[in-house]
Amino acid sequence: MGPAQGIGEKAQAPNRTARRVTVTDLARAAGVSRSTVSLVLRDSPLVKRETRRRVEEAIDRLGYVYNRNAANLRRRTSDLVAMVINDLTNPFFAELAVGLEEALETAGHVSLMANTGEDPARQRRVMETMREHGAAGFILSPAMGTETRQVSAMTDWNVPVIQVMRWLPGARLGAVVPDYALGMRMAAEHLLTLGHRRIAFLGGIEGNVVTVERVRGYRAALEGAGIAPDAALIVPAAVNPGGGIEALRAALALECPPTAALCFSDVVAFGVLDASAAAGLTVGRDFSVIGFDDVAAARHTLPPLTTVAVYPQELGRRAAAALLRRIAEPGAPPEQEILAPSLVVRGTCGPVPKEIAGR
Amino acid sequence: MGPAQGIGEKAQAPNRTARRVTVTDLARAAGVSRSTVSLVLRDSPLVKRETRRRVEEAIDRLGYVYNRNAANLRRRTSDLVAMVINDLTNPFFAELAVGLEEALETAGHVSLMANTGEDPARQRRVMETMREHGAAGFILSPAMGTETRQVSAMTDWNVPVIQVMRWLPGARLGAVVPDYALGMRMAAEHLLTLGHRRIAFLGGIEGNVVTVERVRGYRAALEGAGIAPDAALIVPAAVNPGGGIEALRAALALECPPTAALCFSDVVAFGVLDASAAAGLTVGRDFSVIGFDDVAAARHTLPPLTTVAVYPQELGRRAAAALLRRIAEPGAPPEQEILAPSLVVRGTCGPVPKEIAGR
DNA sequence: ATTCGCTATTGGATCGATCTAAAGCGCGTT
DNA sequence: AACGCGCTTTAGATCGATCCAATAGCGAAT
Repeated sequence: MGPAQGIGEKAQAPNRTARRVTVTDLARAAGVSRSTVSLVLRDSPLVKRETRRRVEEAIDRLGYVYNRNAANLRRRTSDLVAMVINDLTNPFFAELAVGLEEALETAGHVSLMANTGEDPARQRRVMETMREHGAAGFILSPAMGTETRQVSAMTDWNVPVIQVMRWLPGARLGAVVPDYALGMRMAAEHLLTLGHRRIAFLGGIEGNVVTVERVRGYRAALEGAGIAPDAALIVPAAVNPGGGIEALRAALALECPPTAALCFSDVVAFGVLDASAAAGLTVGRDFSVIGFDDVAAARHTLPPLTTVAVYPQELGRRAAAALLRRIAEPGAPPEQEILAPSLVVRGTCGPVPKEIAGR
Repeated sequence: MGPAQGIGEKAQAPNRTARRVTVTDLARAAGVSRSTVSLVLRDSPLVKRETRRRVEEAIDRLGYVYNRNAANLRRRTSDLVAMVINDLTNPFFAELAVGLEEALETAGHVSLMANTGEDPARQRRVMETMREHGAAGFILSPAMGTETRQVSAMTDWNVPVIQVMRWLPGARLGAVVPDYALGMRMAAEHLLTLGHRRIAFLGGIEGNVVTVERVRGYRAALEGAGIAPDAALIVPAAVNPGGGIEALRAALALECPPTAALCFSDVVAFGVLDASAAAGLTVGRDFSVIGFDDVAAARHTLPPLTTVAVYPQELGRRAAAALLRRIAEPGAPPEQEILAPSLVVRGTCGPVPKEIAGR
């Protein structure tokens, strides 16, 4: 929050040679005052039909371009909304961004969008810049490793903030997030119904809030079925197909291997599917797999992946709506919106193989 | 280009109760003039050490936030750059966007980003809005169906524009694009070297510039090897796994089916891989497949997908650099930068199966 | 004592829009 | 003739910064 040094000379375009057309030019051309032109621009019912026509004619003739910066400065408003996303190369977050941007654009806002690449320092930097641009609100999917303190400080910014997809426990800010625990519990219960008793949890970063939540749902389901948790069945791994491959290998190497796997996410599941095939297991018959996220590619694996859908685009739309409400009513207390996911049953789960069922 | 009606009332935040801290407040608090404060903000060497210290102290104490809008208005510059992308849900373009945003952010610019979802009307709307925001430059990956006229008109906007990934033939604007024809030719030549003679081209939308280019490269390779083109082997289809599945089915149903397939893109190839397996073909032995794009998932198919890498992030960085050059030197003529792709050989290609080779 | 040159600072105009309060105008009333 | 009342229009101040030309301060040179 220190002085932002050297601000002015960071980036700039040289001034154009052709002078801009302004309201003053329009006023002269149409033979009215600047005020009247301004009223026409804002579609005020005060102006007479004939006057409006003259001004509009001048707008066309001179090729006028409205200057939102100047208007926003005077009105002390902003139609900019800041979107700060942790990782746009992840299709899941890309979908989220698309849902957000679409909803905001429809509402007449313009998105200042930044990808932080999971770097808290960069996140801080871009948020500072966006603040200096006078963003009317922030949508934040925090980078891993973001300190709660940093985000909590935003309450002093006097600008609404909505966390989305991820959230920092402790930050008293709005949030729109999926119920990860519930989703994982639903998935686990599906496997339990099919008779599975040894269910692995593969992938995810230890200690990360989202991982903790998902594991919590997994544990809750097992406990509900009266099954003692086995720590060896929880195998953290990188959130990508490679992580899935590793994690499955580790799980299959156990003395008493699992008959099914809940994966931290679909991309982990993709690796698990490949590794299962490589281990000679036919998924859906010899081994059951469930993903999480329901990314587009989940529909096209072989067999199609059973997974938990959290609808990132919808989440984006909801988050945008929540932000717009907060912008319209700044006094309102921050709301937390927790969306229930749903289980999408496709082809990667089956009953426990007979030859194992006895054990 | 007509009058933008009702501009002013589209989106707005209500004015805050707490008054903003301005340079005037800082000046009063530090006992100097507004001009001096402004010099400090811009890190001018003109101010005395002690004076700067006093001003910086005031900045901290009052919690001042620089107002870039006001500064940009006065300086007639802008640190905003407009990014208009056709489809961010496509990981390929998401990577592009990430490369772009990263390079622009590093250069001190802020990205106004919009996803058009391949809708030319929406594209037009957001570009108009971004223009009104005074974007210093545009990066455009045009939506399918964009009329050349619309983009050509941007030359009158007096703002640099760089097309990226896709381009409109005829628009005299800068462009940074991969050499699609070359990439596809390289892929085809790889198959030819392996002995393939009946090579299919699967997926892509007929008439689309990018498809036309890729097919051109495919044709060139065949001609170079003295093989007569067979129109039946070119099977257009939707650019997604489903399209790949359909296209492969159609190709295999021919009286003289292909022994290898060049796919319009990796996502098409994913469908082709699944459909091959479903048809009882072992990819890499019975049938060869090459993708295009080298998305992250290509590394993790089974077997890993041989494909043509075009490095979208790198393309984004190049496009950003090109735009920055044009912003710095507005008089310069538009440049076209065409990047050579490279073939990434993995495991989906093999020699022609012996039992077929004779035919 | 005056001039010069250099560093450091400043008042006032300015960017392009909007807001506010005050008017013109036409017309019917009193 | 003066007044009131809608309907339109407007002059001038304002948003928060920067630019420009002017100037103050001060030691060195003439």
